[in-house]
Amino acid sequence: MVVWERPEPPDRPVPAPLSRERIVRTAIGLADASGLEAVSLRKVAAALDVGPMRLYGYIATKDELLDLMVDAVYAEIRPAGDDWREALTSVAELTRRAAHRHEWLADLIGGRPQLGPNALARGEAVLAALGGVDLDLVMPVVSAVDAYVIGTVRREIAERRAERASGMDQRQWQEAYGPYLVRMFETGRFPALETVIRDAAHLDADQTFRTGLGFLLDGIGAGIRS
Amino acid sequence: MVVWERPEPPDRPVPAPLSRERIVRTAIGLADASGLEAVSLRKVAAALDVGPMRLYGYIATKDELLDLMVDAVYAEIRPAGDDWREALTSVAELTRRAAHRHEWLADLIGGRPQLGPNALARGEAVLAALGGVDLDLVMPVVSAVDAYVIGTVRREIAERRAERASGMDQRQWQEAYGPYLVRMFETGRFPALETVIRDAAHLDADQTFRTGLGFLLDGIGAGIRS
DNA sequence: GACCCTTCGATACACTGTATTGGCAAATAC
DNA sequence: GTATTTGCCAATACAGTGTATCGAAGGGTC
Repeated sequence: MVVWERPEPPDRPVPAPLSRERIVRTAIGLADASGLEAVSLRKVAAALDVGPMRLYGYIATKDELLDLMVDAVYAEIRPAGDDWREALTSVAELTRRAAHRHEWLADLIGGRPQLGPNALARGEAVLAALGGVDLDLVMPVVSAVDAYVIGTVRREIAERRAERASGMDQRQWQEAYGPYLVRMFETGRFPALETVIRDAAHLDADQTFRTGLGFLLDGIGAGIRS
Repeated sequence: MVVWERPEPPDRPVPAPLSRERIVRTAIGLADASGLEAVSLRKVAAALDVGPMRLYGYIATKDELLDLMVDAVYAEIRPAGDDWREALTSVAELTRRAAHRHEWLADLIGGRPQLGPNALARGEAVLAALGGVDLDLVMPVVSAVDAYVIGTVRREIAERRAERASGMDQRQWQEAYGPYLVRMFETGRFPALETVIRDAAHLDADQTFRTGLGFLLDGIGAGIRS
């Protein structure tokens, strides 16, 4: 039987009123504050003032806890919109925003099939808005948007972390990795890269995300209309 | 100084002729055979018949080893093609195929900025083929394709693992997760999902990937022509 | 031949996820 | 009302992790 439908144990009288929800919430709290590596069963248990083994009454494995955390974030995503384009834009933007609120999501998203109730609800909301689309194209379309969002989010968070790790702001980052790249460019092996980095306009993360999403949705629009 | 440009220590006379390349190769061997969790510094060192601490002469941190592993895989990706569409299709397909050869790549890809020489060379090859495209659009275009590939690869591998974990083939998987989904559908909360799962054509992974990539490239084509 | 400096390998530390076990408290049986 | 069983909790234990530290040994230079 799967986590999602395995019932929680009945409420025990006193010692520490625990619940899957409380466990997941504190785990998310730790992860939000200090990243995924701050989420160990021991630390979660300590934050709940409870022995580590206690958690195994609610969870069979740490991976299940991570699954529950991801599904809890999916609960925050309620896509809206009437036509297919609005709905897909909405899931994409909301999912990305959720990942910005919970950076650790970038480490987990796409890493396991998401079949929790909130993930299913998110999918249901999207599919419901795609009623007018050819049934056989619905899955590829949604999968493509999901894949794009997963990939974008991971890259964005990875870059954000790299910047943060090497000082503070973007200037600091350029000071840390810039010299390395400069030396690489000086080898002359990457002329096209060099030109783009030096001469092209640099869109910020939001603009890049929307541009790429626009490409994808335009292509989808052309594909489902035929 | 970054891994990529920090020189390897000079060859020591005898004890065990080690090199970053040998370390990375055996690490990749372990990961290919038994997944990323089989790559611990102790196990890599043992496979090289060497003490664990020995590796720290070539690597400052385990993350650096993982970076090197990813960059080694990027070396296998040499995109080809004359026009932008061929080149982008080529990177996408080759990257995906590389991830299928090295499933552990799905755990790492997009998780850190890829600035290793082989990753740069891959980027260079793509950008070189996009010479005809508006310079300010090149980065968003390449980023979008990369993001799509990263997301797809992660989802594919995640699904493949879930199937493998619960028995063997796809029928087995449906036996494991199917009943759970059936019970979820019986709640009546996911009618649209149910319809799609039951009635829509199910493309295989290759077809889904190509369909989505086609959408994206079509959209890009429309975007860069204007 | 003596010194130093590098580098190697062993040991050590703090930490992880989880299996096992023993005890306690509540629920049941008589 | 007592005896017994059951089920849960917490502590201990184990095998493993990444990496800091440190003593010893070896090669290169004077």
